[in-house]
Amino acid sequence: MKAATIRDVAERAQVSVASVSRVLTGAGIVAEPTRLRVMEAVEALSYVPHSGARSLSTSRTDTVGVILPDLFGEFFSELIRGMDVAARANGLHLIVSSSHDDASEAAAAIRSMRGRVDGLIVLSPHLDSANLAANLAGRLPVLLMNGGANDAGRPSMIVDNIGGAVAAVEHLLSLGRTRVAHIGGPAGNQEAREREAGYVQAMANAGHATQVVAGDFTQASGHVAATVLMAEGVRPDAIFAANDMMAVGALLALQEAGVRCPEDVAVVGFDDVPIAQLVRPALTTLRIEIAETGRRAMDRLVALIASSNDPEATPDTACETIRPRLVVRQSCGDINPGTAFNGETQ
Amino acid sequence: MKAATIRDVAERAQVSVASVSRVLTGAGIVAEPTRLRVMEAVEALSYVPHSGARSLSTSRTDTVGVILPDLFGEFFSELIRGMDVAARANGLHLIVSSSHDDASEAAAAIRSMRGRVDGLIVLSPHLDSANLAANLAGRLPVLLMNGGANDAGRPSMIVDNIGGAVAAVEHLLSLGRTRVAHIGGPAGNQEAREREAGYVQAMANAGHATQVVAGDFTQASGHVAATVLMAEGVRPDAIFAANDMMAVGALLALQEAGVRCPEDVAVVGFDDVPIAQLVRPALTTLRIEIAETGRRAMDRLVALIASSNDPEATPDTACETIRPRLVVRQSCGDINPGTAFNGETQ
DNA sequence: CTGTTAGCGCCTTCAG
DNA sequence: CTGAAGGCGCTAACAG
Repeated sequence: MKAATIRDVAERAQVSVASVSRVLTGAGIVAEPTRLRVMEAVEALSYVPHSGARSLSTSRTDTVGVILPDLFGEFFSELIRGMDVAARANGLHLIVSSSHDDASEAAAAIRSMRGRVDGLIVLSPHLDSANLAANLAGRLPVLLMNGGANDAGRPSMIVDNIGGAVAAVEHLLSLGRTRVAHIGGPAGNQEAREREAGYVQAMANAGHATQVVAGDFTQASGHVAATVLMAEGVRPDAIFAANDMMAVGALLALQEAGVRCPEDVAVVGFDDVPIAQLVRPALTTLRIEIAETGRRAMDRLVALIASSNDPEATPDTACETIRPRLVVRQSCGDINPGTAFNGETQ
Repeated sequence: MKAATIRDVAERAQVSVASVSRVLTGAGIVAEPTRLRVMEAVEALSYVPHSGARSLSTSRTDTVGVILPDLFGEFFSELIRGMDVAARANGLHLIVSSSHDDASEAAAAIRSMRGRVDGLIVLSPHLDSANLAANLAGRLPVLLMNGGANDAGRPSMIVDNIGGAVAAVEHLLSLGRTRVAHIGGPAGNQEAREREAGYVQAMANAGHATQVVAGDFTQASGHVAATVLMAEGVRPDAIFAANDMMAVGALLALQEAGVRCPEDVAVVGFDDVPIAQLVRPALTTLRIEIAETGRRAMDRLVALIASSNDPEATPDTACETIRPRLVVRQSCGDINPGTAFNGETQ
C-alpha cells in the first residue's frame, strides 16, 4: 500500500522515468501520445512526486520558513495570514517556527530549517540574532524583521516606532492632555524600547514630565499598569500604550476603576490589531497594515530567492521602513463611533 | 560558499561518513575520541544535516501538516497556536496550508503534502473531503476535524455543536426570553448546520417559533443580520449567533441601533474566542478550549504517526467529541462584569 | 568500534 | 523526441 514512485508510473506508461519527469516538470519536449500515457498512469496510480526527493536533486524546496518569537495575539496571526496569502500566491508552502524565547533557541530554529526551506523571514526581538540569522543559515536568503535598526545593509523591514510614538503623543498633547503616561513593552524588546524613546522625546519636546509603567505586551500587563496609574496621586489624563493589547487591558481597567474614557483619560495603542476597532470605546492607535506588511515581506523574500538563483542580479539590501499611521477613534475623543466593520477607509 | 555536507565533515574529522552519521543521529556506538573530532568538524563547518536528504533515506520528515480552509479570525489562530505548542513539544515542524475554498483545492493541498509531512490534520468543512483525505494521502496518518459526523470510524475530533446550541437556547429560555433569533453560518458548513439544528430543536421543544437569518461567520455578516433583526416588526429578545465573531458584530449593531444588551436583547455566541471576554458587554458563549483542542489534536496525530510505524499497534479510530461549555457573561445578563483577563476559571 | 556500499525518489545531462 | 546513468545528501545494513 506504499505510495507510487516515478518508476511505477514509468513502468505502467511503458516509458522511461526521464519522460515521466519531463511531463511532470514541464521541462523538455514530449510527444503528445507519450504525454497522455504518462498522465493516464499518474492518474491511475494517483501519483504525487515526493517533494523531499525532488528538493534533493533540484535543491529547491518550494517552502519558506518564518521564525517568530511567539504565536500569541492578533499581531502575529495577522502577519502570518498576510504571509500565507503571498506564499500561496507564489506556489510556496509556509513552515512556521515560533516560541523562541532567547537568541540561542531562535538560532537553533533557524538551523533546523536547513534543507527544508528556500528562504527565511526572521522576526526576532533578540538583538544579535541578526548576525545569527545571516551566519547560521549559510547562503539562505533571509529577510529580517527584527525591529532593530541594526538590520541596515541587509534585506529587512522595520517599523518606524519612534515616529509612530511621537505622533501618538503629539496627538494627545494637541487634544490638551498634558499628563500623558506610557505603558512600556517587555524589557529587552527593541520595538518597545523605541516606542518608549519616541514617547520620551515627544514629551520632552513639549516640556512635560514623563511617567512610565512597565508592561510586557500582554493585555493583562496593560490592565495592571493602568490600575497602578489610576491609583497615583496625580492621575494622568492620557495613556499611550506600547501596543494595542495593553491598551485594551488599560481600557478595561479604566472601566473597572470607574474612570471615563476618553473624558477623564484618553488612550492610544499601537499596531491596530483587528480588535482595536471592536472594543468600546474604539481604540485610537497607530495603524500598521499588519497583513499587508506580511504580504509585502513575503514578496520581498520571494524576490530575494529569485535573485539568489540569478548570478547577475543586484542584491537587495534595502531596509524598508513601515510608517504607522495614526487612526483616531473614540478612546481619544473621536466623535464618530465608527462602524464596526467597514466604516473606515482601508 | 555552499553549505557543508556530511562528506565535508567526515573528511575534516578524518572519519567515514557513517561515523559522522552515527554521531549526529545518536544511533550506534562511537568511541569518544572520534565523537569529539566529529563534533569539532561539525562546529567548524557549522554543519547542519540536510533534512530533505535525511527524510529521503529515513522516510520521515519530522514535519506535520495542517490543512485548513482559512486563516481568518481568532478561531484558527488559536487552534494553530495550540497545535504549534504540541508540535514543538514533540520536536516536529508545522507546515500550514490554508485558504481552500472547495474540496478540490483542499485535495490538491493534501496531495502537495506528500513527502513533506509525516502526518496531517485536516480541517475541512467540505463534506466529502473526508474521503479525499483518506484516499489521496496514501497511507499517511490523518486526523480529521471536519465538524461532520461522517468522520466516524476514522481518527477524528468533532465538536458537539448540537448539544452546545441546545444549551445556549435553553439558557436564554430559562432567562425568560422567548423570541430567540438565530444568526446562521455559511451555507454548506457542517458545523453551522448543526448549530442551527440544535437551535431549531431546542426552540421546538419549548414550543417557540424559530427565526433564522443567514450569516457567514464574519463579524460583518453578524452586524448585518442583527440590523435586519432589529428592523423586524416583532423584535426578538435574544440572539444566538453561530459563532462569536458574528455575535460581536451583532453586539455592535445593537449598540448602533440604540438597543440595550442584555436588557432588550440578550446575545450568545459560540467558540469563546479571546475577544469574547473583551467586548462590552462581555459575550456569553459556548466555550471550546480552542488552543487546548489544537494541542490535543496534535498529540493524537503524533500517536497516530507512532503507531503507524509500529506494526502491532491497535489503530486509533476514535471519534473524539469536544463538548463546549456555556460561559455566562454580561451579554446575557450576568451581573458580574468579569475581570478582563484572569477573573474566570480556566 | 569503524569504513564501505547500497539505495531513498527524483532530475538532468548526455547519447542515441 | 526518448532512454540510460550519474548524483543530490543522508542513513542503514553489512563487513571488517
